[in-house]
Amino acid sequence: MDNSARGQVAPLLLDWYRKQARRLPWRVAPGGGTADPYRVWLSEVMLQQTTTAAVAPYFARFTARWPTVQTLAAAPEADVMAEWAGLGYYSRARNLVAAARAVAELGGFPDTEEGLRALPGLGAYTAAAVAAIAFGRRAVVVDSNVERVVARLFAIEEPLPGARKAIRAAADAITPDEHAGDFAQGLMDLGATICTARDARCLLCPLQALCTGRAQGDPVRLPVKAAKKPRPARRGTAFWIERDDAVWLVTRPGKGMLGGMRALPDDGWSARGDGSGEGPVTGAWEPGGVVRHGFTHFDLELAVAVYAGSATPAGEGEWWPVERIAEAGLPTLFAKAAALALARD
DNA sequence: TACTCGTGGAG
DNA sequence: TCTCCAAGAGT
Repeated sequence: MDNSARGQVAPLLLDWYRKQARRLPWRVAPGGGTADPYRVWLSEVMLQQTTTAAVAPYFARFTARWPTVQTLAAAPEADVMAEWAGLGYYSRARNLVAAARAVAELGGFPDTEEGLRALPGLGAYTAAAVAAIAFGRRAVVVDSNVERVVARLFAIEEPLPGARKAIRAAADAITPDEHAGDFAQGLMDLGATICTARDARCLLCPLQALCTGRAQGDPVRLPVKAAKKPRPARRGTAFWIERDDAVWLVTRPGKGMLGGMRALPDDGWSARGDGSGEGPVTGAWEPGGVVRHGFTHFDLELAVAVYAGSATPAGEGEWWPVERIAEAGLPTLFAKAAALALARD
């Protein structure tokens, strides 16, 4: 693509975005000025590797409960972790609290990409996105949508992740000085609705005349990706210990799998993966069923063992009323295990 | 660079 | 049923 063609990308995309922008709860209308940095930041963190459909109800609950960054900064971390339960990638929730407290201490959000990048949980993408969308800064915003659209637009043949440098340079070359926020959101909307991973609806694309990938005939093959490794299988056991209509729950260590989340005690499957560890009490156990759960890099088969004895569990934990188990903020894996244990009668 | 870190929906 | 993958970050 020559320089003249590069200059045509932003006007065409911005025009398309003004007409076709998705209506999303965290978004102001195109050209409607800059959005509330708190809502932009919160939504961007929630959207990391997460679909808009999954984020929407969480965004609604978070903004209703904590309408400003100051109120979020004042919240107990455990409350935020529990509210995040089910959304995944739980380090985001802990970083969210840390960033909110840093922002409250600063007296407001940094308004530059560099300042934002220094906050916990804001990487290259999120810092650029918030700078552009909330503060109107020119920033090169590259997420997986932009990677795909740019790789096709420029017909970048190098496979990911090696192609990231070239993709970023290409994205920089088409990013306008003004309206960088709308431009970024337009590119992401294009990737989410027209130029998708499995399809390229070129006849609906505002950039069709400029697209080298389309001119070559098979844009969907781009970007080229490295082959993935197979996911290994792990086995483990979770323990359901019930007494007087309450169940014994633990809080997992801050780092690692499901870090900082309330959970059923288990045999250490996340660390060892062989399910050979022991529970917090010895005695009689009854089988309570099996939960199958797929994580990003392994599949887990989690047996649920139901305690039939009356000994008191060892170690840290709390008795949680069974009828309020939904409020415990269990991550999905353990919510499944709890449902299985409760359904055994 | 390569690996860890969730979940649910689409095809 | 199974694979891919969705507004990535941290180490």
